Formats: sequence, C-alpha cells, structure tokens
Amino acid sequence: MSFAIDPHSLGYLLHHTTSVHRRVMAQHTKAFDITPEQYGVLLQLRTAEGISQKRLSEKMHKDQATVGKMIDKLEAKALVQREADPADRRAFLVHLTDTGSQVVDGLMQDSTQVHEQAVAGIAPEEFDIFIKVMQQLYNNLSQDALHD
Amino acid sequence: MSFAIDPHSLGYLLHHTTSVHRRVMAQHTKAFDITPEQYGVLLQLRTAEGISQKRLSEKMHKDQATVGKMIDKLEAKALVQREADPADRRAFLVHLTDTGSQVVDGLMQDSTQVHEQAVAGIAPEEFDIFIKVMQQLYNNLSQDALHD
DNA sequence: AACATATAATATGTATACTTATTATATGCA
DNA sequence: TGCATATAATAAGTATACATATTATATGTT
Repeated sequence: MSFAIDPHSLGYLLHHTTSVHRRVMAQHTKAFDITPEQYGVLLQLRTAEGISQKRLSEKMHKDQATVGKMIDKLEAKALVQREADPADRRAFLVHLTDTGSQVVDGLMQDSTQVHEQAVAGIAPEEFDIFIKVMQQLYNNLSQDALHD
Repeated sequence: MSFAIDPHSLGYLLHHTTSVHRRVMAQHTKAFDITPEQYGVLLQLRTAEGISQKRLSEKMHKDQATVGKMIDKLEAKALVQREADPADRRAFLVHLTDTGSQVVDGLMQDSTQVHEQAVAGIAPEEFDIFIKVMQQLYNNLSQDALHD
C-alpha cells in the first residue's frame, strides 16, 4: 500500500472539509434562524413525514438523545410538531409544520448553490470516483463501528 | 452539471463518513484515556513543539476557545505543558510532555491501522483522485468561509 | 510618553454528540 | 396471566465547536 498521502492526514482532510462545508451551510441556515444540523432534520422529515424519533436518529446516524434535543428546539420554533404514536405510547411521530416545509424548501435551494460552489472545476468522472471512494471508506469504517 | 448524486447528499456523505471515522478513532484513543480531538492536538504538537495556542488553533482550523479548553484537559492529564512565552506575556507556548510523546507515538500506529482499514479495496489511482477532489472541495468552500 | 488599536487568552452562553442511567411501555415466553 | 427482557424517549454529565465579550498585554502613531 503506497498511497500518496500521509496516513495521519486522512482524518484531517475529512474533518476539515466537513467543517468548512458546515460553516458555509451555517451562513445560509442562519437567515432562517436554524443550524445546519437542524436543517438536516427538516430535510429528512420532508421525505419521511411522521416518523418516530428513533427512526429519525437511525436515518441521521446520530443518537436518540441528540435528535430528541434538536426536535425540542425545532418544536419551540414551530417548525416541527410531535404527535403521540397511536400504535406505541412510548413513541412520538414527528411532523413538519407548514412553516417548517417552507424553511426546507428555501434552504434546499441554498443547499444546491453550496453544492455547485463546492464542485466547481471538478470533472464529473472524478467527482463520481470521489463519491464511490467516500462510500467505500464509510463501509470499511462501519464494519466495527456501531450504527444502524 | 449532471452529477450522479443528489446535491443535498454531499453534506450527508461528508458528515457521515467523518463521523464514522471519528468513532473508529475513538475506540483506539479510549485506551489512552483521550478523545480523537485531543489526539489531534498531540499530533500537531509533535511536529510543532512549543507553539502558541493561537497558532495551534490556526493549524487545527478550530477557534482559540476550543483549543484552550482542550489544552486545559491535556494539561490536567499531564500530556502537555504550558510555558509562559518569554517574548509575549499574553501568550503561552505549549509543549508535549514525555508521557504525551509516548501517547502520540502509540496512537500514530493505531491511526495507520485505521487508515489501512479505511482504504481497503480502494485502487490507489482512485484514492489519489479522492484526495484531489477533497482538496478542491475544501478550497472551493473556503473561499467565503473565514479561516486561516 | 500617551493614546488608539490590535492581539492572546479566557469567560460565558448555546448547540451538537455521545455515554450511561432512568422511566414508561411493549413484547416474548412460560 | 405474569414476568423477564427489550425498546422509545428523556435526563444527566462530559467534550467539542463556535459566537461574543472581557482582560491583559503589544504595537503603532503622534
């Protein structure tokens, strides 16, 4: 195995690129008075309306406690709503409110802009390889990390 | 621009892969009673012995307050040491202790293992493209994000 | 020297992210 | 049915991560 990069810098590259992506997204989400993580919740709900906090935490690869807190904040801002699950009295089903839907719709446009900014000057074939490698890294690292 | 992936999923891919990488590293750093972020500090100090917290925060792309807190914790564990900067009474110079050096040395080996686990089955040429694309994404996104 | 401005570190407050424990409710099985 | 076990959500505690403010010290200008 003779890769060009120092093995210790894979972590740096992942973390720094992810951080800067978050910071750019934060500049956009700020206008809607939410964080990028909260946008992530709204985006999931858009295509998974009425799922439980448990399922949501699995889909987002975050633990239940974290997602629960985020739902608290989003509910306080009236962007989502908790509904008692009629089939399981331990669970809540989470719904987007109308305002919540409007916020996601607005931010999806910003998100597309950020994507275009991010991939500027990158050849499509290379970007495809990048995606494939990222998925492989994820799969390789997931083998012994606990997740859904 | 017709990339294969949904523009909204670039963030997911970055965040999830970075998270899983952190979780795997955490399994290793735990044996040394530190976090992956604290390992990052020690690793930087290894090649930049005696730099200020300010410089350290710049090299790590984190803000000074965050790095200051991490130094507090590492100092409490006797892995690093603060020294008054003789040339600037506002500043501290941060040093690895002997124990700190041993911890980095041990974890660098673990880190190499994690790297190998991560890149298993990935063709070197594709990994090179991956690195290049990551760097381009970083550069593109850094244009309007504040950083060093 | 005196003063305005910049800078290094710290303090404070908010928001993830994860661990462990707790509570209420489900579910499987005797 | 009754009980052991599993599960959904929450609570409490620790550690980033960042924004804003504060304090002490430097530095530039007059």
